[in-house]
Amino acid sequence: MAIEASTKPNIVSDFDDDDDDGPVVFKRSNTAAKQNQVNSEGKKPSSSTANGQNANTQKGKTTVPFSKASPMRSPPPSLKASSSSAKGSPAKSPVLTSKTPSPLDDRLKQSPQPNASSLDKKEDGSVSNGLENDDEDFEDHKPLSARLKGNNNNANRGPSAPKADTSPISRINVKSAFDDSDDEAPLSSRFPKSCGGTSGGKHSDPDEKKPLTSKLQQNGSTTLDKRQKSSFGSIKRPLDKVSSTGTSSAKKPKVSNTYTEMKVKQVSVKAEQKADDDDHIPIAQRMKKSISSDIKANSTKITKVTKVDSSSSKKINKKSKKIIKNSKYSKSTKMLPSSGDGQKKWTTLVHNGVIFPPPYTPHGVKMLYKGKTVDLTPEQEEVATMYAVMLETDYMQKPKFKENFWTDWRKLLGKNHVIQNLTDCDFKPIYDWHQQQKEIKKQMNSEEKKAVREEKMKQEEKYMWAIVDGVKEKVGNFRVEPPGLFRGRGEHPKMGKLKKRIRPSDITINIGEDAPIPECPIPGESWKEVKHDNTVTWLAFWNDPINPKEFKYVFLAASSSLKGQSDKEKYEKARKLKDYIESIRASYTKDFTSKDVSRRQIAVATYLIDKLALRAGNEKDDDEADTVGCCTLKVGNVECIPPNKLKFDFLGKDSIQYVNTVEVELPVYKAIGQFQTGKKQNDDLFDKLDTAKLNAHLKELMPGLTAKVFRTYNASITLDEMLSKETKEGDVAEKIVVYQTANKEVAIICNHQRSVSKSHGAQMTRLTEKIEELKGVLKDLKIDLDRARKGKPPLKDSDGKRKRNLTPEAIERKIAQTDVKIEKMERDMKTKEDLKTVALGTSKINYLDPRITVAWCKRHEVPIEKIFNKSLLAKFAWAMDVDPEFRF
DNA sequence: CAAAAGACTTGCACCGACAAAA
DNA sequence: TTTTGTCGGTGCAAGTCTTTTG
Repeated sequence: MAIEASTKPNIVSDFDDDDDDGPVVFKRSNTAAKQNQVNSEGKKPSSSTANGQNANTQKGKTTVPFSKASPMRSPPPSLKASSSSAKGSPAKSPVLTSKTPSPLDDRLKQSPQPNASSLDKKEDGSVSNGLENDDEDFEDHKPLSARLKGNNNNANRGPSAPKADTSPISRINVKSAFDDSDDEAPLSSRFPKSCGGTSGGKHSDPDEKKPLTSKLQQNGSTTLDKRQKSSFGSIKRPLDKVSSTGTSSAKKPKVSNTYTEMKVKQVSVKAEQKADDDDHIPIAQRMKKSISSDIKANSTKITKVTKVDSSSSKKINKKSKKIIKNSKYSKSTKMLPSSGDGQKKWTTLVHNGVIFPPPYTPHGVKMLYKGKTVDLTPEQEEVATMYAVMLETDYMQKPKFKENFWTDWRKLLGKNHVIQNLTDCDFKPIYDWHQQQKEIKKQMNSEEKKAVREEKMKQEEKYMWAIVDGVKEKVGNFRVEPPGLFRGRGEHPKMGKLKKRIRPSDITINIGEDAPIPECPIPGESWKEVKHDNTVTWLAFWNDPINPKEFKYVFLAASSSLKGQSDKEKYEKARKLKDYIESIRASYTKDFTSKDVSRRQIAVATYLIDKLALRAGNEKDDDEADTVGCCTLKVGNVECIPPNKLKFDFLGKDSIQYVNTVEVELPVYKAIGQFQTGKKQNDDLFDKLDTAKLNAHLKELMPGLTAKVFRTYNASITLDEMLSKETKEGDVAEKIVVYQTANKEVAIICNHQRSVSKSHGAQMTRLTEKIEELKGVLKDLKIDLDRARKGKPPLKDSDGKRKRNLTPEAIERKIAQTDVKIEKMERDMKTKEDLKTVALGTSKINYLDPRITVAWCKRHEVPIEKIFNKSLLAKFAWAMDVDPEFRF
């Protein structure tokens, strides 16, 4: 098949890019994009997918522009796909009108009882959602949202009303949602349609698709170590794809098919330098070289890459190419492992350790105590500065913060220090000094800033990459956390405590047995320990200074193959739940009335997790903020509102408030009442339950099932269903609005919130003023229209000048334009208000199966770049070649 | 079996770069 | 040009869940 076609050139280039060393990030994309375009034009589809690229590519340093709208690299079949897609989304039903057709309906039918969910907002803006749903009992397959929809009372309607209680939550109304959407239109974008569409591949064979390219890219990055003997499959991302539409299986069993291997030349990575070297040029060069040769070889495109994997040889063989078409190769280790093999996560691992923050440089600015300057040692000054810098934050309003800070700082001052209490301290001089420093930094011109950035880059470069099984991968957090004052969220008992500086002797390194041990960056010191554990993915860890029983790990970046794989497995597990959900729901429904209290609690808890997307709720220690999840709900967190509504109000993860009033099935309502009787407000609602028991039970229902899978499942199925139902013919901007609306729905279900920006109020005020102004204009125009019709001249404008005489028709046109403008502004305002407390990003990053998005983009010719930014494209590289017909 | 360890995912805030508006 | 607003990236806290330990 043509598929393979990746042209070599591309490949090469890609590599080069990579070589650039990391920095250039998106070049690839560019290239990729180009390729795509090209393809679309007629060339072969190579899918240069993001896949490969990402992993390595990223880097970015410079910003390379990256492709603009490159269409997705759609798989060959694209054309069809697209067309098909059209059909794919069968329902084109008009969105607005129909209320959400499906879900509700279905449910309705199914279940008799409606629920309503309503959200409430809080006045302060905090959201709460009360959703009222009408849901029916179960709609098994239906996404929560769907169920929820039921009633929406709240429609979000009031556009302008700022506070309308409409709150975000209104998810339910479809209509309303749409309305919003309209507003949103922002994305105007145009894009190349060409691309999007995908090409024409015809068949949909999944396999065929473009895999090759992707692979290639990935490979590109790789470098091999010479020493390694193991085979290097350099392939980057394993994406194994699933065969066509995802059969889910992919995950574990992996088989790797062919690997594409690039040839990588191997660089030898030598010890210290290695990484650097490689990065720099080597790889690229190598790659190129090899590649070039290859290229020559085949004039045609090559699809496959080859690599050498030499096993032991370090040399390069050039290539053995394999064809890959579909294959996805997996990396050897990764794929397989998961499923069964032991738990091996990697075979070879090379990296340079971590980078430490610079030592403290005393500034010498004196703080005041009882009005007089005080001399502090550098150590004392360092901590005082940490506090001074936070003078304008909300932490200063928290007594606990001050108390904890004082306790720790006093230890440094000593009992007999002049400073005897915090109240008489004045940190203002240090605060001012700090503000000044910030200002100076801000004033630097771009040249200087660039120089600073480059200098930093240069120092950090070697730490940014790791070579995992011969593939160069980005490291996530290679910077050791600097000392500071602990900023716990909510009412954390430890806020304000000094988080001490981490030293090499606190750090344990995990690295391949054959890899050189990273040199300790601080002279005279050494690592706490060096391990070679290939059953874990961390590169290093240290104990959290605030809570010594906990660890801080250094992992690979999200764009890495290792992370991509587990991400994919996560979604496959959630998809599997689809096959079980019906019976699980039937099962817990039956247990609502079980005689066994424990069983009843499990049933109700599972119901809440499924229906409301609550988190499991592990037990917490006393030295943590007091937040809860499903299993740890307190009696006082749930209020029974006759006849069958429950009002939830509690602080969840990150002390984010969850407020929601929801209608539930009568047995659930009664069961909750029973669980509450005879208990105090602060007692556990589910006294016979904890997450271990709950998850153990869930595992009996479906292998590997845990509470969090429900969140992933409900989020993804909601997106999938909303997209397929609501997407209609139209331009890209409209489709994007549909996507955002669905995304928003999911965010609301998951209670993903964000704080209202400080300027929100001012922004709304400004918009209101503008609208008022336009309305004034409108009024004048209407008067002028009247006058014009009577042959009188228009009124003078505000400056007293005479306006031009216009024909009534011209004035009518102006009026119409102004009306449109006002409507748009009002819609924009409403959208802004609606979204002011809703965070869309979290669900996009963690809960929505990217294959849903990618497939939808392919079907509807929406450039994936319109939905996923650069980092998401990199993170979801494994999902890029999904079949356009993929459904969650 | 429960508690402690350990490993990994999820989530919000902040910050700087850049774009759009004034 | 200056100010304002958005967005991507980073930082690191806070969850979930598994495995080990006693």
